[in-house]
Amino acid sequence: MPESPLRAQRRAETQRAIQAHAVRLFSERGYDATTVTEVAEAAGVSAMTVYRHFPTKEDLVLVDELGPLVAARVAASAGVRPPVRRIGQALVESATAVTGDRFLLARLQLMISTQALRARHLDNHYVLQQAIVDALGADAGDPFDAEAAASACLAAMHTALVRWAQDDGRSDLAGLVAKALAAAVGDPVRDH
Amino acid sequence: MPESPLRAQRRAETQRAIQAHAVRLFSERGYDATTVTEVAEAAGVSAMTVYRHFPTKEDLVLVDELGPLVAARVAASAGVRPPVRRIGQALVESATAVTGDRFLLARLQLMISTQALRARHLDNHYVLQQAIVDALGADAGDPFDAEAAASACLAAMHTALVRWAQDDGRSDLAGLVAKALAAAVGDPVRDH
DNA sequence: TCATTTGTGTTAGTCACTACCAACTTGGTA
DNA sequence: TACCAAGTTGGTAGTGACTAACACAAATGA
Repeated sequence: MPESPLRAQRRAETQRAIQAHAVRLFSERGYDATTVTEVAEAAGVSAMTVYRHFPTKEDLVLVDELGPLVAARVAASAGVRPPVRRIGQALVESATAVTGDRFLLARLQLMISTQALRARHLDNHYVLQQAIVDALGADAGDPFDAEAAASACLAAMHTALVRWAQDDGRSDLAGLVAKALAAAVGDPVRDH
Repeated sequence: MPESPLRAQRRAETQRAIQAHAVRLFSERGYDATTVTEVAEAAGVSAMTVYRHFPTKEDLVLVDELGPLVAARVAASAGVRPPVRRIGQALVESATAVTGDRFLLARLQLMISTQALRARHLDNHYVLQQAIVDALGADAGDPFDAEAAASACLAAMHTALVRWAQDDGRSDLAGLVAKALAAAVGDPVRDH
């Protein structure tokens, strides 16, 4: 599958256009008050095309770019001792990487204010949790303990994300994540 | 509003009948493969009646009896020192209270295996989280820290619930919750 | 007994989403 | 250049969750 470049580019363009119009309309009129047909019209395509690029309406907002970052950083931190600290450091570092992303902020604000999006977003933590457990490797002890640690760290990070979105992205995201983790699982940013 | 007893009783009966048939059918055929109309027919009512008693199909499974228990126990534990320990103790105690509830177990297994239910269930943690923060009271320090601690503890408990449901309720739920909390936020069952 | 409230059923409608089929465009090939 | 295969799109019809509006029956309170 050599993936001819012209087709891939066109596909990526329409995909981005659809998502951009969707997030804009959702932010303006509200998620529930905006139909997929309206998004399609704004993007200049048919409703069918929207569903071909995004399996559900929720997926127009829910693209997780943070997940792969976190998993990669966890895998790279094999030296650090307690799993919660490995995960915590990875989360703080990943938070730093996305600071300043206005599009992510807009989508995050939608996710927090809309029930359907909020629910699916939290469910995505499930996938990320498993990715983190896998990234921890075999030497992280009991898988159950690793799952519990990962889910707790993700929940704490989510609290920070909510606060950041409420502050309209003005506060320091990495600092918030570190503070939330400190309150939940103890001080994880203290370097070994 | 004196709530005439005969009407209240009939209402509670139909409500319970609808939910029982719903959970049974969902467990047998799968949540997505069962329509609300089928649930209504099994319960001997019309589809409209189902929607009058349960706002959405998901609510046929998602009734949170654990939430009020946890919030009450947190409020009653004003003496304990760190918030995470207050919350952790409340969660372990509440877990003990629901051990042996087969209906809860069946619903939990549905929640875990079905994406829509899983997502909504996790979103309900949001409400419970706020209830816990309120129950902690004003002396619990920074509200943000309390939110982070509560969400992390709930996430750890959820990991225990998942494991318990996978074990078909055979394992010790309170023990699992305590173990998950220990792995995530440190040992919370150690008595002060 | 009578008026009010409440529970229920019916119908028609919106919207997310799917299956199926037809048309067009692109990419490589004879 | 002509042509075939594959990918992209649009239209139509359908399912299912959910809502609104109207009518009917039963139960409550006077």
